[in-house]
Amino acid sequence: MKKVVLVDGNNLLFRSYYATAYTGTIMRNSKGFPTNALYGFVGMINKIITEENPEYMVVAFDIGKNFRKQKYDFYKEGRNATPDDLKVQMPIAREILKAMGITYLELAPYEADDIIGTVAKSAEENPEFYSLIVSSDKDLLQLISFETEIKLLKQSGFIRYNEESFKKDYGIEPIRIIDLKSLMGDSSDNIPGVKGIGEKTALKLLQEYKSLDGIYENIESITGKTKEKLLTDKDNAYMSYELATIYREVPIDIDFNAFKYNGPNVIELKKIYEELEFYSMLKNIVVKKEVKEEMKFTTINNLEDLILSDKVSFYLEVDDINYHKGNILGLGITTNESTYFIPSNLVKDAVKLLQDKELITYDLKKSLVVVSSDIKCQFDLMVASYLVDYPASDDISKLMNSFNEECISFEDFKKNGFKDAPQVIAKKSKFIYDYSEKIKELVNAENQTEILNKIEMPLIYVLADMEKSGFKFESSALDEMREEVKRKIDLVTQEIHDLSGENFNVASPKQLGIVLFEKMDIGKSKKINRGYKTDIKTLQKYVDKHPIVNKVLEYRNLSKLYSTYLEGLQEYVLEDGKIHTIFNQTLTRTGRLSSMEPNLQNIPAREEYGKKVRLAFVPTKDLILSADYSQIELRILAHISDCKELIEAFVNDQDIHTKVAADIHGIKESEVTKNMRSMAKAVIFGIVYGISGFGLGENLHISRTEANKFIEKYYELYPGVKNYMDEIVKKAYDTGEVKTMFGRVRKITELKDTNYHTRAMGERMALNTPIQGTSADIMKMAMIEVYNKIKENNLESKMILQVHDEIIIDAKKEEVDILKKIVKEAMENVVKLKVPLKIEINLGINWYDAK
DNA sequence: TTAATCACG
DNA sequence: ACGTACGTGATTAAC
Repeated sequence: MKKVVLVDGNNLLFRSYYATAYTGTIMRNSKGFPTNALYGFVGMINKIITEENPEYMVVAFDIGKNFRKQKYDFYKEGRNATPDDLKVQMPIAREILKAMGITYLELAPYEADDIIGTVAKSAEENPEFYSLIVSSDKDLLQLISFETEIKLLKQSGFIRYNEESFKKDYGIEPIRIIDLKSLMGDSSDNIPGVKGIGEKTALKLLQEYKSLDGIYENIESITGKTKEKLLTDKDNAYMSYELATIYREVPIDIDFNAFKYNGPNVIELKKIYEELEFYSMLKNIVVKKEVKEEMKFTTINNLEDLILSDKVSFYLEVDDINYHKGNILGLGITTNESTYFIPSNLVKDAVKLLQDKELITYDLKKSLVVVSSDIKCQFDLMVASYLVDYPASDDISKLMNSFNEECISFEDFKKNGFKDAPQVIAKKSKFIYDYSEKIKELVNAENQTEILNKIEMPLIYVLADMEKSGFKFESSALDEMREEVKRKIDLVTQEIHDLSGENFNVASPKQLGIVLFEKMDIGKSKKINRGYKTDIKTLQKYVDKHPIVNKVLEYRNLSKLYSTYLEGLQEYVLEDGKIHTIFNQTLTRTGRLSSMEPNLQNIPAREEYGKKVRLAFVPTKDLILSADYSQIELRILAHISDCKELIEAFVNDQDIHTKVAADIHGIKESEVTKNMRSMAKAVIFGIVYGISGFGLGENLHISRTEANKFIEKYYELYPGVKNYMDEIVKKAYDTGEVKTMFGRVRKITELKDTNYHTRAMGERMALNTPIQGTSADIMKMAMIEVYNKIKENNLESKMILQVHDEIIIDAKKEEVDILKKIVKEAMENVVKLKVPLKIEINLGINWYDAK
């Protein structure tokens, strides 16, 4: 059967108009013509086309004085007249539809509802068609039948009702929506109904007596006030029945061939969009998608029916992006001949059958964590795509869409209650099978095969194991601190209110800006979008102007600590008393990992008080062992820039910051003051990031000329570094990309941008990525080595966390000695540079003490 | 949904 | 004349 999509055009226009008009300012083009309703209208039509891919489509409108109004003057009385700003947009909506190639229907004296009802009826009588109605108007629910579904638009999203799901939700037949309305009335249409009877009572009555007639036939068995009310308003009830009934015999030409949707006349549509100044729509004109055959797949209820080939793809779907707390939805398996869907109860056993096959998948780590089995998989499309700069999110649909393969986004999939899950999952599995060779070739062509096979693929197993292990979190260790911080926040808030004489929300940058820079006038701040800039750097300029500034800084500090860490982390502790983060292996543009839900890579470390949060991170075994690289990025800079002076300093194990400070000032290392050393440190870090005199000046609170002198001096002293910086930027301009020592690439399209600022950013990326990325590569290789050695030695200790240059191990005390050896050997010798790699190891009874 | 802020390396 | 250091994620307010 073919789908006809029937859209309530009036409903869409009114909805879009009022969705934005309430703010008081209506969106207009530069000529002052109102465009808000049209903007929403076009957005919704586009959405319908994208989501429903209709073969046939009709939009219905109201026009003229409708027949209900002609008969009953009070009908829809009290409604505000249609605003002029909306009225003038209505004819344009018709023009847009015409340009889009969508038929619209209107005929006085009928309403859009009646036209939709008539077309739907005609479709019901024609065995070739079925209808999908789109509206937010609940009246239309009465049209639901075996051949008519409705997509009921909600404030956000929609509910899709068919006969079955409607009955389940309402407990009555769809046609009884009319009876329902005749009882409860409708204030928006000014339909009276029976006074005093609302939705609850009406539904109860209808569930018992089926219909309005049924109710009045059995009126004697109804008791009390309800009976009275029903009797009093009987006439009103029947009149309401008449008004609520959609008229399905509108004398209008119905020719389904004419309703066929063939896509837009792009030229006409562009003209209209240009006139309206819908630039975002212009860029993205929705064209008709080819209707593809639904993919064929077999649902497996008995694993003996599963016939595998040598090469097999699989895809595991979980009902939550956070797979640590989600449930398995099912497994898709594709062989050289067919695609299968395995329901959730059979997934674990099905995976065992895959053991000796050549396996490919997307997001192997998820499968390893959820099925907790060691699946030996040869190719993960997710990490492979990441390496060649294709979408590699935790949602495979993004990659599929980039190849023009249709797939619902995970977000929408979840929102619609995982509708057609077997079909969707099968499709994902098929995609993996069909596209793996293509991506493999790309990986090869970009010379990423080695990174893939030596680093990213093995790392998946390491990360999966770390995530599964988790980090034990003793929330009670922070109870006291939590209370204390809460008290302090209340106190400091009060002080701020007292000092300013205003009761305002200190957490609101907007309100804070007004209080500080207008009412109290403590100084000047740069105006930004919503008010004044109130970040730390700005505020710190005024700490001496008024005591309130320090209080604000204290408030910020405490509330961050409280909400993100003291309170926030608790939510992530699972039943096993541990926090299981998710490492994102395919996100950063440099090759680093990231960590989320929660982010364990930004637990306070720099300030003593905040650092106490780490007291709650404890071992499950005996000790926390932390191993961190000492100045790995600077060592890498020394290596790749081949800077003699820096290399020598590292080879001799000198304190690099002190050395640079001494060199810059032309003094002995013993004469370097603390301040000189920290300035040198800032300069060195600045170099790694692609410094500017201004930036360094801001950072060090010195003038930009002074900062520039530092930088020049640095370049003079270490010409190798300067040389590297020039070379790498030039190379990046020539090739459009940069590489790490191990060949990981990053494309830098910013360098081709016409905007100076963007290009400058591209240059800094070009400088920094080889350094940060090489460090990430080294750490990943070291982790694989540590993991393997722990396994080889049958140790119980577990690697549980990585924080860019540091790894954390949940260690058994008997194993500490061998662990130290393993870790030092692996991390320091994973690669030979012109400078030694050096690590520091610390042990403690919690993360705080392991410093 | 986006912007501002601030936690980490 | 411009705008001003790389890479992340979570929370909150404001739109």
